[in-house]
Amino acid sequence: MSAKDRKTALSEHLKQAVLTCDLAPGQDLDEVALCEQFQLSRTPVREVFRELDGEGYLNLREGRGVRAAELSHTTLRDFFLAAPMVYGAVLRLAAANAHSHQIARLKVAQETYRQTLRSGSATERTLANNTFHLITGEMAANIYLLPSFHRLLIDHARIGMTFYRPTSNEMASNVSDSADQHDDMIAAIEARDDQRAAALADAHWALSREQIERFVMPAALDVPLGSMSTRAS
Amino acid sequence: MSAKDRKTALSEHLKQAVLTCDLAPGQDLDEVALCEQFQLSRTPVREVFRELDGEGYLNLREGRGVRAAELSHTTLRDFFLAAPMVYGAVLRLAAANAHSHQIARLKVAQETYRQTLRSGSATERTLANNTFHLITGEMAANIYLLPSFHRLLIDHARIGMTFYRPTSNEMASNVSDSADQHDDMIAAIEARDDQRAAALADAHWALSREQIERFVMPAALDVPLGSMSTRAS
DNA sequence: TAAATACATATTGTATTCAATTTGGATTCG
DNA sequence: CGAATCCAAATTGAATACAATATGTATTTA
Repeated sequence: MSAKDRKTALSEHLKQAVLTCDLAPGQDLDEVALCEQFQLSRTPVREVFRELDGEGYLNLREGRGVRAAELSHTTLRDFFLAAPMVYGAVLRLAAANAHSHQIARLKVAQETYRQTLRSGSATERTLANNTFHLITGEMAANIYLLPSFHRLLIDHARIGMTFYRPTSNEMASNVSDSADQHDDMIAAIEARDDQRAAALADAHWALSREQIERFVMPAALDVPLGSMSTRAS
Repeated sequence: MSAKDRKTALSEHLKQAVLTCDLAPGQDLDEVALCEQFQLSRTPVREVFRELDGEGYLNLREGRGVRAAELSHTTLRDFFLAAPMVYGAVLRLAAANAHSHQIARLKVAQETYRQTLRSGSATERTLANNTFHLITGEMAANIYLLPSFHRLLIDHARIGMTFYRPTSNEMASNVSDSADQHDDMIAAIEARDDQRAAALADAHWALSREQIERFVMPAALDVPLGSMSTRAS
């Protein structure tokens, strides 16, 4: 295994670890440990750090090492503001530009995703969903949109890992709905129907949002104390 | 001067060189020359390269050194598609979130910009305009939007340097219009009028676009050959 | 006992050295 | 004469060695 391969392996490992919150937001990385683990000297390891910092996976702090990118309340708000717009634009462009071989790959990704719904862990589900959306980004192929889109996907995955817990049946059915929406997206893209693709992006987004909101603001417990409510009007 | 300072100096130098097309799109950089010029070893120089690659200023090519980021016909099209949307969103958020000290800085930047209109070179004008818009990006302060916004600004500057030539009076008046629009933006931001800010973003963009279109598709020469036209319907 | 300072250790940043690719040119073969 | 191949020089990538900075702990002092 060449040095170049070990380097890309490290890069992939770190990306995945961040996406799945295996590296929690803000968690410190151990440079020398990764050197040993991936059989690399510090130089290439630090190069990978800088790359992933640029892509939004890691935060490089002057003289204080590297962390998994932070995920604060503020960023959560930013996320809700930017996601629908960027996501809509990406799907619209995807429908306009997709090549047939990309559509084929998207279908495979969707198959994999459905598989993880039946038998996969939360981690596998998150990664499969991420792969699906990455392909729609490739289809859109707009170098000015992709940087933001990719950052959104990183935190979409992490927010999902944080807030989604398959405790209720309600949630399980939500996830199944989202898979159906993926199918609709494929159909819209294949039909070059960019209007419909954009609408589906909104719908898909609304579902994710709803899922997260339900976790952040759960229904009030049925306590016998009168006017207790956790839900703002 | 410490090594850290020399490193940031290199970074700033390269950014500016790319923005002003002092480094033309696709132009190769000489690693060792920059090492000597900025009194740094290759390691920190290469780290800067990776950072600027992540930010869209440079392109790092596996085993083939570094270039100023490419600017192809394809990217130009991508640019026209993405810019109005992202730009509109940024100004809308800027109007919603701007702090007073940021507004003060924006006014200073605008002063400087007007100064360059009177007495500056194309390079100075481009950099001053860039600074103005960078501050609006700071005001928007949305980490998911900024990566794309910054990439757009890079190529906005470079497209301007490429296609704008102050040969005609028409163009000169266009530039003056754009400065007036800056003033309107400041007013809208100060009034927290995000609707108007977004509208101004569109208008500002339309002006830039018009300027570029006029250069790419000039009015047909008045040749005596009948139905000759350079303009598509 | 609490705070502050100084020192030791660990971690990060930079320089230098060594290895592996790539590139350009010359030579040979079709 | 053109194309392909092989070799040398130059450039890029990785590893090691060295320097600077930051962190944590212990000791001292108020």
